[in-house]
This record gives sequence, C-alpha cells and structure tokens, in this order.
Amino acid sequence: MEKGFFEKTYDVVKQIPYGRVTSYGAVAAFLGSRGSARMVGWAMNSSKNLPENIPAHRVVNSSGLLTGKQHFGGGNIMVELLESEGVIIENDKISNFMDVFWDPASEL
DNA sequence: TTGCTGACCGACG
DNA sequence: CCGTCGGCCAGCA
Repeated sequence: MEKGFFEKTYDVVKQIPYGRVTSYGAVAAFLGSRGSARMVGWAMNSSKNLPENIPAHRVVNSSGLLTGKQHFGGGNIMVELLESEGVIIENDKISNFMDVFWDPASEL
C-alpha cells in the first residue's frame, strides 16, 4: 500500500538534518504534488497530535518566512529553535536561507 | 454527504 | 510592487 500524503510528509520532515530548513512547496514537489503545498502545512498542524516529535519548525515558506511561527504557541518559539540550530533569523525571516536550505529532491 | 477551511505557490494584471 | 485567483488534498461540522 502506498503511504498517504501525510505519512510521506512526516517522513520527509523528520529527515531534515539539524540546522537545515526546507519549504512547504519543496516537500510537496518532492511528494509529486506541487500544488499541494498547503497540505504540507496542514500535516504539520496535525503533527501536534502525533506521539512523535516532528521538526515542523524547520519548514518555512518559499521566501524563508516563518509563516507557521504563530502555531508554535503564539510566541517566537520557532525562531529560537531555529536560531539555536545556527539559523540566522531576522524579522521572522531566515537571512541565510540559501545556506541552510535543504532540498529533499536533491539531498534525498 | 456536502461544503468550508487551511502553517502555500505560481501566475496574471 | 501589490492585490487577487485557482489548484491541490485531507479533516471536520
């Protein structure tokens, strides 16, 4: 049986290396559905319900902007998590996005 | 069951 | 540069 969209999404996100980030669109494209980027974010939202720890903070939008920051408790938890991993964030946006960007289609 | 919504992205004017 | 629209899939009332 083929894995569902959510399972595949979790699988990819969990494989994001330390100090690296990726975009919803990149994950969606890797899964085969470029237009289903929204589903990736939706999977992250559902990931809270999972017993496993999904590094959803390593997933941002194509601009490197931490759009899902507010879903991490309303504070800047996501920012601090990424900064603790060496990611430079400025104004809720990753400055060295190109340096820390991890493309599943290329790396995986 | 139908219909709306959602942490997005790319295209168009 | 900025606002708007369509597409994609799954969960929920």
